[in-house]
Amino acid sequence: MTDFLYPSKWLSKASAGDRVTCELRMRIISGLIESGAIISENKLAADFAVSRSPVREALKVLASENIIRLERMGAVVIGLTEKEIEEIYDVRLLIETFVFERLVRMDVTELVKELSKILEMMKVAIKYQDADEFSYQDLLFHETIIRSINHSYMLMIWNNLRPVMESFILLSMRARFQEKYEDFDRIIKNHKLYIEAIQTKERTLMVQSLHQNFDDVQGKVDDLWMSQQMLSKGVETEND
Amino acid sequence: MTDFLYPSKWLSKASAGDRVTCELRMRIISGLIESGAIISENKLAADFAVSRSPVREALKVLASENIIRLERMGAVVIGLTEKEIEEIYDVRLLIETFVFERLVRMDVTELVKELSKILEMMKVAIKYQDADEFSYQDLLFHETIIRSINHSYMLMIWNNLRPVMESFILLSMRARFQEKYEDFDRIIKNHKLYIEAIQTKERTLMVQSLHQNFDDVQGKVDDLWMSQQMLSKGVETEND
DNA sequence: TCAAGTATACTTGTATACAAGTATAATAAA
DNA sequence: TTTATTATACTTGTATACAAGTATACTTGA
Repeated sequence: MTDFLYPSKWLSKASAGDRVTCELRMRIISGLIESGAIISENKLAADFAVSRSPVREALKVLASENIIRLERMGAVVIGLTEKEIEEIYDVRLLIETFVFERLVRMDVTELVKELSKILEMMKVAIKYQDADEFSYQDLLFHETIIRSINHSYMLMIWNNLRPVMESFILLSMRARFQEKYEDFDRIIKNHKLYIEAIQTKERTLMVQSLHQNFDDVQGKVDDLWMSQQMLSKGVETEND
Repeated sequence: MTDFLYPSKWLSKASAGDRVTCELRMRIISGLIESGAIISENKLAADFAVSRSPVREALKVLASENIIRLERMGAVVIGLTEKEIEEIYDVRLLIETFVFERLVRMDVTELVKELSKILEMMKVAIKYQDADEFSYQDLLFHETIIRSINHSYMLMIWNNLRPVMESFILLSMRARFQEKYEDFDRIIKNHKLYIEAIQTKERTLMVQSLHQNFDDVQGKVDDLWMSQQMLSKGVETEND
């Protein structure tokens, strides 16, 4: 059995179904379970030492996230290619510009304070080289912005996107902490710019920040591939 | 027991879980199950004469659609207020403008042909006063446009939105066929304009069409309320 | 009358059992 | 050797059973 890829401390109060969902998602996005592979409920249940009920639940969720496809016999792994990652960021760009347009008509002092706090947390996470914590705060940063406009359907989209992004970011950040430590300065700077854009409500700053964020995606994609290669090398011998 | 609100012919090959999901969604959005009500798995299972397994499945789906909220004891019905309907159309506007921007860089002859076909179908549905069929074709129209750009995450958003919209449109169209028959001329005209916008790739036409579509939403909302009132009157005596 | 503790009737989450259907493999016939 | 048919070993979807936890109501004590 492979070790768990998903941070175990994030699952302290989670059900077996949630555990399987999160871990399976990580294994798929990391490439540990290869795209095109066929996974069956029974096999997964045996793998995770649980019954089919939580596994079924997990497969339903992952299918709604578009990383597997449920067929008559077994589920087919879709995974996350470069194209899909770009598409995710298309959606994020769409959501976040929408949110920004709402924010310019709102009082943002509370939000800016909250974001500043999260930014501090991110810095601490970097200082202690805690990739998982950094990923968590990074996601929280964007989620906080989206939540602030109280738009249940924008939040719904975010909630659908979130888990896949979480996996993706976790993996790429873990790789970056090992290889490209200096990147984090840029990420922090960009988030600071983001806060500034919200505070001043200047569209130009916002566009600038989003673009920089975009440029960063290519880096993330590279790191995901790196992470996938690292993992596949690590388990090469375990594949029966 | 109440009659089924969801078109039974759309469920010919569906599982018990799907049946419960669709029917429950209709009952919630129609207001037959009131917002704020607490529904439990056991009770629903008894109501639908199935076991808890398909009911659980249904509740998970409806929770991801934001029309119920899963709590420790029982699920709380959220329903669909005017605010949420507006929000859904915010998302649709966002998606469809994005799609349009992609379409202007594509060959749209195939798409336009397909859309024209669907428009014809819609006309037939009107002629025979088939509200359900009309709703189906209306949704298919927009889904076809979105599918055409091959963007899996835009499609994902659509798929998350679709079921709620389906219920909403079904109910409002049924009401309209009874009360505001002349509205359909306008709807058809607007869809024709939409096709034209795609064909000519003119943004001005597109904006015009989307705006008209928007104006129509208010009408739809009115009709949903009407439908809710009609239904609640119909079942008044059945409430124990 | 009121407070604290206990019983009870719920709830969810998971495991298991079973029915119905489908692909693969093995067997029989040409 | 190839084709048709039957077995078998899978698959999913649903029902049921059980464990653990939670709110409500009731009882008991002061």
